[in-house]
Amino acid sequence: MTDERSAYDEKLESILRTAAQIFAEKGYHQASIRDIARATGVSLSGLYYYFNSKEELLFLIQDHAFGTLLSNLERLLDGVAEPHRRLRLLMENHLRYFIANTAEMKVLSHEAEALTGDFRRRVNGKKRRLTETAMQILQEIRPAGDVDPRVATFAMFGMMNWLYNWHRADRDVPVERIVDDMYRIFVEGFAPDNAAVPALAREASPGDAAPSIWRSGGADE
Amino acid sequence: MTDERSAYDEKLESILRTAAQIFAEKGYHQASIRDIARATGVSLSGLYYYFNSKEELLFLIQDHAFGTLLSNLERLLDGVAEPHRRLRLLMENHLRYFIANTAEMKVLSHEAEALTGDFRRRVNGKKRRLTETAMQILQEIRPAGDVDPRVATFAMFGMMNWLYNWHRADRDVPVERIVDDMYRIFVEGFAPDNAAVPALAREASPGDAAPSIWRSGGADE
DNA sequence: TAGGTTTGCGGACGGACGTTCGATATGCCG
DNA sequence: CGGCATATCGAACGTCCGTCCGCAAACCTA
Repeated sequence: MTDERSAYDEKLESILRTAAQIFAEKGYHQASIRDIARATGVSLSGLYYYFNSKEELLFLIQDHAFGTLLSNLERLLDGVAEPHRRLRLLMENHLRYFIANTAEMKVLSHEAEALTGDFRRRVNGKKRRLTETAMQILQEIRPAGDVDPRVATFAMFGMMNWLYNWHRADRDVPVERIVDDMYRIFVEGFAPDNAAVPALAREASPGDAAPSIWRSGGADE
Repeated sequence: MTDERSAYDEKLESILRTAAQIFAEKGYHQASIRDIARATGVSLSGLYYYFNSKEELLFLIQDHAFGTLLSNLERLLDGVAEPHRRLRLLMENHLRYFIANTAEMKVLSHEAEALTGDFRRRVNGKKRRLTETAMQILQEIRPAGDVDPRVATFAMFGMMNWLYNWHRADRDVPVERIVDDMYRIFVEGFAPDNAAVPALAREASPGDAAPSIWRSGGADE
């Protein structure tokens, strides 16, 4: 019984892993079930024994990935109270996970809108749990309202999640270095020691230098 | 002659603007030419008078958007030498433009891989011009090699480009505030004044706490 | 070995898509 | 007024896609 169950599970997980790679390479909508059939060696119709629709396949990948990311994080943060330390652990978990599971994380970051209805809602629930954990930590670190917490939170996640657009494992600096650099940039700033200059830097802003793209004096927004 | 030319241009640009909105809402591959025909009021085949293929339509949108963004930036930076000021202008231009042209910028950020061949190459060329301008500025600000310039550059762009995933014009803080907050976070850091704590925060890292998603001791990466 | 459940497949169906073609209207120039 | 370039359209073509159905192995159990 245990063996049968685990044989099924192993094959499902192998399909999910392969499908994640294909979705990452070609994009969810571009990739066809036939592509996945070819890559897994399972026949087109045979795949439907393991999921009920293409969208459910995407959901299974995203839910599994985010679930693991989240439970790893909660295990790590357990018992740790100091907010800087909690932030460091959050970023470390996120970035390590991202780089160890590039395909899944790219699918998670890039195909968020491909899910609809209940599938979408369930993944978004987990997403909200993560962002609210982060936002709480950030508000402990900087309780004064001089920086918008939502902006700060998504600035941090943007910094990290953008990884899939540029990171190449064979050419870039190792993970530990990325964690260190991003943590330092976000917490200490990229150029923290020039206290006098930023004031200068803010004079003469572009003002309305960004009208619509299409007409030089466009009436957008 | 000038009038005919400009009538053609106006219609083309109106089509591009509508198409950008639809691509932003539904995604490039999900959106059909029929959707664009419906939204513009032009017939399906009539659209092909203005472009030769769906991919060229996407290219025209991206190229126009990035072109404007880039020329705005170069005009702004002209004659400004102080690197902090240049960085501030770059971020201000980027964020203002992003928020004033959400649809186009979402298409630019999210549909980068939808272009192929020469279309892809031409947009990437402009993209590279922007990132290299940014990287040069950052290296002037922090010449020491203690933070990887590539990581810093893409951390900054990730922070900004991630906007399209969370920003809601009606609920969020105004643009000027977003520019200020992001500039401060990136340059000064989110929590710059706790010099002692970060050292503590780095003890006991998760180590190999991020194996593959799928197996607890997986052989990924 | 008989019977039932699990696992797998080939082939088809209906629909949506990008693109093309030939025809028509419109407006300008001679 | 005749003719050419511009602008627009309806209808169709060929292809690919997600999904479903019916049938056959394979395998466990009794």
